[in-house]
Amino acid sequence: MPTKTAAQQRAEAKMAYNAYVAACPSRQLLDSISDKWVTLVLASLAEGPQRYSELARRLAGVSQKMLTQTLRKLERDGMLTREVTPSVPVRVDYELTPLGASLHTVVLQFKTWAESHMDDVIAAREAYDVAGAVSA
Amino acid sequence: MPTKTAAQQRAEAKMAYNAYVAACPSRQLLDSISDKWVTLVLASLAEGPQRYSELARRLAGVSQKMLTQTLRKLERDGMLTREVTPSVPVRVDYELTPLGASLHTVVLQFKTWAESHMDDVIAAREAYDVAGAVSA
DNA sequence: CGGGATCCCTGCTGATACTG
DNA sequence: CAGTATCAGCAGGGATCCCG
Repeated sequence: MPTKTAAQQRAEAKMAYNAYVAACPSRQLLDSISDKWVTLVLASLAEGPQRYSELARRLAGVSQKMLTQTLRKLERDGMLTREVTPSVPVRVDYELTPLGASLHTVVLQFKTWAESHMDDVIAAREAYDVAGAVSA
Repeated sequence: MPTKTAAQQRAEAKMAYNAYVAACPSRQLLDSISDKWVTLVLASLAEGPQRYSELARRLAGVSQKMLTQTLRKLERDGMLTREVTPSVPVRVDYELTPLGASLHTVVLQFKTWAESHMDDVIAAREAYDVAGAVSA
């Protein structure tokens, strides 16, 4: 069945490439960061340790599922610590680790770049959209 | 129907928050960057102008749909220029703009951080997983 | 109060086929 | 060669319920 050779080769190349990409540290980091809530949790916790419910309030709009998921992920990655106080109403405090704080620094750099260049991007978008509207 | 008030309030809060988040420049940038292929296209084009087919080859594993989509998005954001040469076999060249190059710089910083801290992250993950396995 | 488990649905992604 | 349009599959994300 030589007809499938091309497709198979493509599939192999793709898998190899995906493996390569998946192994890339920056890719992994990027995948982490790109999670919608990661940066927000980071930003919130950068201001000091916080309880679960406080995070939930500050990040209004996040479902508790996503919040928990995000927190667990960050905990697993060593970005924050989770401390449970088994009082009658359970109390859980989250705090950034040095690693997490470090990551937050990088995110902040990102933010800085965004704030100083976003005008250009927006301008470019408008120009692009206008040009498209003309030809349409 | 006062029974829905709570849900509605949640919905409103969520929408307001989403709007707030969507308006944040760093959020927008992050959304752009987090696109799987954006950084790769950036990295590839950082080495010089390239044709569509060349990009497709270098970024093996990307579907032409995603590639085109990514390119158009970046073009719209003023990150790269698209030059069409209407020869018999059509030829299209892509080139990074200064803005795109600038963005690539930031991504590179990101990469640097990732490479120097990913060990810690991986170590943290393993420690976390082991601890979890013990209690399971 | 914190969070695990489940269901459901949207939308992103990829494969295929067609145009200029 | 470059790109668009359509279709189908799947995972991410949200809402809800329930447990400690």
